Order: sequence, then C-alpha cells, then structure tokens
Amino acid sequence: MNYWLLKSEPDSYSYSDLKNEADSSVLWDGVRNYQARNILRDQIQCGDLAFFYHSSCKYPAIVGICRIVATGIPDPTAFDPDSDYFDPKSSQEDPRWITVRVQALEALAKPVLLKDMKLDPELQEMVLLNRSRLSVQPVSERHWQHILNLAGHKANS
DNA sequence: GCCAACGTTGGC
DNA sequence: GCCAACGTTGGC
Repeated sequence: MNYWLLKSEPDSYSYSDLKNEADSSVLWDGVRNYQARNILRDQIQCGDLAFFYHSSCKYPAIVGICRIVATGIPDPTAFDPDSDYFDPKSSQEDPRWITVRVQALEALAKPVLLKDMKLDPELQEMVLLNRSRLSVQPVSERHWQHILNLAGHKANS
C-alpha cells in the first residue's frame, strides 16, 4: 500500500465535486505531465490511498482522502478533438496518457493548510514543499500519518 | 495580477 | 543534444 497526493483546483474540480459523483468516484483525466503520467501508469496501485489537495486557491490545503479504485485506464480526453486535453499523438492502439479512477473516502476533519505544512519540521521533505508543481506525487507513510494527526484523525495502525 | 520555478518545444 | 524561447503552474 502506497500513499499519494493529487492536486486539483477547487474552482474547476473540488473534493466536494468528487463526493457528489455517482459512487463518489471519477476518472483522474487531463494530466499532461510526463512525470505525473509515469506515476499514474507505473506506480499507483489499486487500493492505494491519496490525499486530495486544493491548489491555486485562497487556502491551498489537503482537504480529503481518496482511494484508487482502478488503474491502467487510457485517458479518453486525449482522443477527443473537442477536449482541452486532446492530444493527436495519443492513439487507441498506443495511448500516451494513462490514468486511474479515484473514489472519495472522507473529508479531513480539519483541512491541513499549506502554510502550516511549510512550518512543520516533520514535513520539510514532502514533495509538495519541494517540487510544488508536480500534480501527482508520492507521500511517505510517515508524512501520511503525521498529516492525519494534524487533521484531527486517529492514526491508523 | 505578478512572477519564480520549471516543463516543453523546436531550431540549429 | 543544446539551449533559447515560450507556456504553465501555483503561491502570494
């Protein structure tokens, strides 16, 4: 079991939007960064957990928990000429963009603000604080548990 | 809205 | 393969 962090701009797609989906799940489409794609394609496994992070907003923060419920899915928006994410170099036979389906589990009791994470000595090594532009990123188990504690959740065992 | 960081593109 | 130009991300 591994842990991840997924970013989304709440003005375009928020954690509550995910909660409101049928089955609280959605295909994580539209990622067009190769490093993020490689994580989606090669590393994320079914059953892994991910934080849902709100970026580019007034209070950037981790706001909820999701579970990966399906993997290895070609991103259909790459095949759609009407999509903002259309990529003519991606074909059905050789899809360039592979992604996963995520399901909302629960919102954090208290969102964990970026500004507080920046001040927390335990979290200085987080990818979020060092490679802030990567939209799909790993979270260590230690950081995962620490953030859950900050969020007012009981630690898992 | 600004701008630093950094990823991508394309000419050579 | 280098690197300048350009585009995007995302915090502030």
